[in-house]
Amino acid sequence: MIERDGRDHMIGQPIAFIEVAWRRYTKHSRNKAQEIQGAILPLAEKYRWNNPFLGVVLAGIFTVGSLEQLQSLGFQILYFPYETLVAAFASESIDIAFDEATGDDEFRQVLEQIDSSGVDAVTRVKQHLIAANAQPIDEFFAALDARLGRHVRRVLVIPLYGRINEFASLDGAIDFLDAHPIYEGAGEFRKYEIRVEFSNGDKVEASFVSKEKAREF
DNA sequence: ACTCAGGCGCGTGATAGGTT
DNA sequence: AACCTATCACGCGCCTGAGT
Repeated sequence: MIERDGRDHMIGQPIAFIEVAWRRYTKHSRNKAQEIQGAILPLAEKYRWNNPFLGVVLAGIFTVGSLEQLQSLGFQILYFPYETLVAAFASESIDIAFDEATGDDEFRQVLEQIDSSGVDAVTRVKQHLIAANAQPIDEFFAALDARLGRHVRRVLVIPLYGRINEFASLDGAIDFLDAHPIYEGAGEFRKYEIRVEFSNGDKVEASFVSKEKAREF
């Protein structure tokens, strides 16, 4: 989570939620997408007036469907494909490719190789990985920057008065609009409509019946 | 035969809380 | 301070089923 005005002893305003996950095989990639969705969307809903940035950093293997699912829910995705990870380690002669048949001994040897490879080698692996995924990384951080750099442009508060007119069909509603004189005179107070507009064009809208709820928002 | 997806449950590591 | 225990998140192994 990235927050604004946070302190060591105090949680600030959450403005970005970014989840990280790894999958080696497709078989649970969609599961994972749904877990992320289940973990983050309730938080996004709770802090909806901040309109937080939703991001996922994924690595390994994910099906197109699971990536699309997250995208369509508004997540910005940074995805490191499995091949680019294998290639990054291969550049230091470390073979991290494994599957369900890889023996524990072979696995352990590779882990020991990584552990003993030194800071410089790890840095080179990191650079290789970054270079291989430069474009998606740039896009992800550009999207994040755009959201973090955003500020409130204006706030609209619209008190609504009047009768509520209810119709069983669209036709009825359209007939009413055609005949409506616009100005009805003072009616009963209904609610406050609040709209917050941000510098990047984002909008958050909400309506409240009570002044206290509106103030809370 | 193959891919994708979902259910169940395991081992691991981190953490919190209690006990000695 | 050291130790123990319970709990949780996580990735994945194994299994099954749907669709092609």
